[in-house]
Amino acid sequence: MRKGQSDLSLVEEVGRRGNMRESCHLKKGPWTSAEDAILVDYVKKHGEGNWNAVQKHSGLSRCGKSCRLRWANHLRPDLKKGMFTPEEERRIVELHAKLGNKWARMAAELPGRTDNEIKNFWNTRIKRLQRAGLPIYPPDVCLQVNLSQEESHNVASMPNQDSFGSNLVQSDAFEIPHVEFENLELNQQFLSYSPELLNIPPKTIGLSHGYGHVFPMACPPKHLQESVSNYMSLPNQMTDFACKENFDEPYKSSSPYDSDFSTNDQSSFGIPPGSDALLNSNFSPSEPLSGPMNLELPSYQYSDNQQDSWVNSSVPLPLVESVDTLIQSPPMKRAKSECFALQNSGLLEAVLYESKKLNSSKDDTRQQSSNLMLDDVADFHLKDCELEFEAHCDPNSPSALSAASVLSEHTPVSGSSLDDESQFVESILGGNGQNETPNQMAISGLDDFLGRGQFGHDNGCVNDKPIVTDVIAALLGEDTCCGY
DNA sequence: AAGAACCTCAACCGCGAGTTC
DNA sequence: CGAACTCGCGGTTGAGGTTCT
Repeated sequence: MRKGQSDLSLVEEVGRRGNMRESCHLKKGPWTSAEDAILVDYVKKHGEGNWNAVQKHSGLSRCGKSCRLRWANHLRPDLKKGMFTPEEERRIVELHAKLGNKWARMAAELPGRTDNEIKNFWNTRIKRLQRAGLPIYPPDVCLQVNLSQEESHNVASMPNQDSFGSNLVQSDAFEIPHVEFENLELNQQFLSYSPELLNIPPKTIGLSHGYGHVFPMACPPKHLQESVSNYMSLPNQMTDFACKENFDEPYKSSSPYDSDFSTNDQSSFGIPPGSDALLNSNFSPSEPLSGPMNLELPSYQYSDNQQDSWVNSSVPLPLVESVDTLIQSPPMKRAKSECFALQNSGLLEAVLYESKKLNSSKDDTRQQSSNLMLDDVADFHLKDCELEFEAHCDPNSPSALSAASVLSEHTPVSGSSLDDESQFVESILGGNGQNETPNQMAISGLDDFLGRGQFGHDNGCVNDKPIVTDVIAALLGEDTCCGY
């Protein structure tokens, strides 16, 4: 059993260099209790660390890496076993909102839990929420993240996102205010919702979703329909705390189920504005929409639907979500485009809202207030935009990478998806599109929106107008820009 | 009852950062 | 100063179990 020292020290590098013949004598796969006992015994005697020496001294035919992992994830005495408590689940959500996929950092905040555990938790149960079109980040978490980042922003200018993230972790600013946890009247609603959702039998979720709300799949399996209808009531439970109690004034004024798009900021999508989560491709608010055709996704190709339930559209908006996605896509002008994208969750719905408004334009008072709120939302996001700007300059970032894949995924290939989207747009814009295709109407709505100076701030984002429209045109598969 | 589909989670892999020589 | 080594992290895989059809 005992391996030569030279072999031992080479194991990792050998593996790294692809010479598997050298490492094949090291055992892989599940650990046996005997191996566990050996490792535990070794660590008790020698302490943690120097993992490559474990094999040498203990006779384990496992590489140091494997030993470290086994110890860290299963044998450590301080490990907490069993399911996550609701409090832990909420903590994970909050930490993810702040940190993104920084599992190790999250694990450091959750005593007894491992990064692997948290990662698995996120990748499975949270993904389930997304599939269901339910939010991952409750609005209070979004707000909390934003506030803490704004505080940090006020304390020190952030040269780039990385340092910003580090500061968050290393400084007190990262500490999640206790008040948020103590605000259980508020959070309990989430908690009462969250664990249930997290334990939803996966196959009972037959929801697809749109941009604005959860809606049943076009043809949900019959056995799903009952659970769907039961499930549909859940978001309503969140309505009250979502905006009425825990949001600042602009957000208070409407519940997520008001028909006013103007409340749709990132928080409304369950995406904390400016959070690191936004930098992760798997949590871009603009990831490929899921739908009946896309319920099962490869690992990390999340549907990112979580925003939906915080949004209050009365119609599904998959097209807009696709557009939203695409706005991140253009490689050129990427920083600003993504800056745009980071805030665009609100913007694009606002665009549709504007389009819708053009068709109705009956309630001037409401328009004024919504325009006001749109500006608020825009300002709100533009702040985040500034914060995120530098971070998104890295072309290798996941969000950058996601764009191309998203583009390819959502560029209509077969007629069906395009048809669906067209019908969808038509449904949004009403029956007034006799002379324009729905796509054109959507573009014109966007044009109108941009032209009204909703984003005419001196931030450069307005320069993205051509990009946005081009991208939309590309998405729609029509050369709408020609007549533009 | 059997196969398909799906879910969970332990473990592996590649990479990068830090440290040592 | 640079190569070698070690460690830790995040992404991914696949085996095994469960549920559905």
